[in-house]
Amino acid sequence: MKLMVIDGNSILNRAYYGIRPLTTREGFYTHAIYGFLTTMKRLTDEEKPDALCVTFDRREPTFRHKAFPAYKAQRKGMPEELAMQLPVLKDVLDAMNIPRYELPGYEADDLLGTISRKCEAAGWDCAVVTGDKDSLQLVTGHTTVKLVSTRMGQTTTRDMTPEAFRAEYGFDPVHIIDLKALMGDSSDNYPGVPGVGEKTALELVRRYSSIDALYSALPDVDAKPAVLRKLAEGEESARQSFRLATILTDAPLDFDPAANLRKAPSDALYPLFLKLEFNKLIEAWKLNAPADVPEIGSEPPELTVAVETVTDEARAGALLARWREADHVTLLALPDLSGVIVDCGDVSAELFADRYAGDWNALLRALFTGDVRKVSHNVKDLMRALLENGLPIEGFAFDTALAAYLADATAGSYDVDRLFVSYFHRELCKPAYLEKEAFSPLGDRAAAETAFHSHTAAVEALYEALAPVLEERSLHELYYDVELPLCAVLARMETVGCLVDRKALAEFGGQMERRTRALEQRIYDAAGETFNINSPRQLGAILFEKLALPHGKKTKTGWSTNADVLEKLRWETPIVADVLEYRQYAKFKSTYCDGLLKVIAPDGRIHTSFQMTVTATGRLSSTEPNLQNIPTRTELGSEFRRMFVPAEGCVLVDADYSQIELRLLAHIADDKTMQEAFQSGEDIHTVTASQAFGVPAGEVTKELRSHAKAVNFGIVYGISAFSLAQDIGVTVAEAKAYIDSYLARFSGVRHYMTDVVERAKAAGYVETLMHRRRALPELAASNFQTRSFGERVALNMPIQGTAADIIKLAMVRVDERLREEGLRGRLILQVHDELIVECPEEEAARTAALVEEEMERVMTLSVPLTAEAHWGKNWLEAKG
DNA sequence: TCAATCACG
DNA sequence: ACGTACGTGATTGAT
Repeated sequence: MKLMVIDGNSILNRAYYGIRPLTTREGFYTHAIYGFLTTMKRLTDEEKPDALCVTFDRREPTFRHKAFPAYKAQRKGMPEELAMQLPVLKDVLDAMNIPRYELPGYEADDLLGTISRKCEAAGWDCAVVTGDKDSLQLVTGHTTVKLVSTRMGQTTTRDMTPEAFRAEYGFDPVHIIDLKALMGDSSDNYPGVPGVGEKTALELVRRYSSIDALYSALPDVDAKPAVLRKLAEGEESARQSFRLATILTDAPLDFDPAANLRKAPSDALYPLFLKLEFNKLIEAWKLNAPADVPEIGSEPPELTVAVETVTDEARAGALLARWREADHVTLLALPDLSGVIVDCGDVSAELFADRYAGDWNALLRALFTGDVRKVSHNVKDLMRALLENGLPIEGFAFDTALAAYLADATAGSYDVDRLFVSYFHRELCKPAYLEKEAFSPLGDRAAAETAFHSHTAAVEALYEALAPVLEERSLHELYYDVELPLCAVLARMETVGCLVDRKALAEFGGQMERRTRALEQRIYDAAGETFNINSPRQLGAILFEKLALPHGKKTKTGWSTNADVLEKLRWETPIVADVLEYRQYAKFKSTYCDGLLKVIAPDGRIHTSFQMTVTATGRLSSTEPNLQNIPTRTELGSEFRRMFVPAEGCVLVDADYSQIELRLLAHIADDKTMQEAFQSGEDIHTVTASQAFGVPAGEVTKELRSHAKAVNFGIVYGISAFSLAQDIGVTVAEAKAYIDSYLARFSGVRHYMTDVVERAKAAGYVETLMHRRRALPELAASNFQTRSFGERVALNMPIQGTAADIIKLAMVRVDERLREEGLRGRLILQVHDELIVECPEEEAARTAALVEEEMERVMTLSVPLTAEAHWGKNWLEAKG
């Protein structure tokens, strides 16, 4: 009979660090458990033991800690993402009916030792599974150690029998204790003999077998004098390390190998695996759902439908008639619009431009008008492609990517195949139809078409699963009145683009180039050598080592050289100011001059992409290029805004919300004092300064106002006295006094800060006024830092997120009204609290009034929601 | 691919 | 006592 015993902590650890992190849709980490289970499965299949059990460490100090104060086996430092998986693994093992053993005061090792000896005493063979080489001392004729190691994602196991051990080490397994006593433990649990490493220790144990024999022979041991000296000095340490490395084989554990005979898993396993989204394992292990357990999520979709290739206008016309009658069709298109799949009922129609005998453009025009209601995925991108081809963008009824984003804004990716796995626990093929060569003669067209069809079917399944979620979570309005209509608005904005003054941009680039060159030379002279100024590492070496300037905070790789640090050193030596200036010019040149020139389209305009499913709060983001971070805070930087210009005969209208986040704080926290401050119409930071610091409004100094402003911002981000002090350059005590008196005066805010966190902890999420939600698993973390982060997010997200809701709705309304009223102005940019419209000069005043009005009208709050518009012949001028 | 830096709200 | 503000994207250097 054979028993396999697994070192639970060791194998879980290896899985955690050896496998790419993976979470469930709710953000729960599962990869360590997954890796543990696959390793266990592989080994039991190989070894076919009659009995199976798992051992775990306990958190309590062990007898080693008590007997040897120097012993420091690391129980701490387990990352939260790993720690959270440990109790769940235990649940899984319980559900699998696999016994597990843990004993206060003993390490898993000692249980392995005890269990293996009890097996031998009962006449059983034992296989010990661990990644820890200390356990090799347990190897005997009846006990094998299966040593697991993970390299680059590949888990390998070596069976260590007495023979295998001797072949590798050149001595008997039990003397691994002597080896460890000399060389110490790799993770530094005990020291061994200081100065003696693996090579020397191996050689000594091969010759003397044990440290007893070694030390009795000591004066005459044949080794270098230095080694002899270290051995003599380190004897005490070696003897203590020996005791620490010795695994107990007689821990007080009640253990009978026969009680661990393998059993079938219980009914609890299936639902547990579903929750962990271990669908592959459910299939691979052929688990059946117990009768009384409902499936989680919706039914997986039927992916096999009748496929029809549409090649002529007569058939297309007939299908179009049918599609117009249907509740909706499900549609995916190739990015270049050369192919479309339209699913409706049990017919999946594929239409490819190269196989269609009729007028392809006319077909697309008919398909993308409003009388065919379409469910699709990434609607905004499809709309942009349609607009670029002069086609209509009507009748889009649902976007599964957008719905999945509202369901979970922190999922990270909303690809059809990823969503499919999340929602249905089944693998879907990769989107081969999106690969470059897929439909060229070089590509595998059949594979691409298969994928194209199954992804379209998957979108229909996702639609059916997601539409009810939007209802359940009261996201209906946000989805159908804001996000979905916004697709068309953004597609138009991207298509229109922004005109830039290419000449001015290139000219400015040349200027930046010359300035960096000049500074470069001065920096090299001051440093006494040339080096790469753009490398923080090399720069740090020059500043903090060669020039021995006082260093501030550290980064993972060395001393920080960021602007905060350099600013403090500015007056120490001229090189620092030069570096700061160099950095500014280099940034302007690379990111803005070169970066923007590179993406000017043939029409002379820049067409950014707005991302609708990226941020955790509901904001948009802008890529390729990012037009939401064009410089403005310095005078030189704001020159870039001068280069964003309207077309001939047009102006740019720029409208921004005034203090939208602070107003939302006043509203959401229902803070009467702050609401009054806004109603007074006075400068908010001055009023807050006067209120919070008890100074008459007329006596608020510039400095006091700016400190109040910093506190206002800080509150919205979930402030700490330390960071506020850092930010405004006062002591932590002063910063604390600021915050205290602020919160004493604004008691609604103080109440909100505790209340929102409390509610978030109970609910597991926070939400905006329009019910946009962000899950907050961080709030349940045992790690202080993680939890504190969750608390700050709980404060901030409802505010930042509601501001996002508001401006998105404003964009939909502005776009709608401009078109309704026959104005020629078009939205071209959004920068979180700011909208930019390009319009004919003669319509400027009307357009500005319209934009202001729609922005303000979006929502009625307990404070005025105000927006202010200006216009001019470039972006800088239009900011007013 | 990650880390550091810096541009924005 | 812990570490020290929310949300983004692009560029560069180093591995």
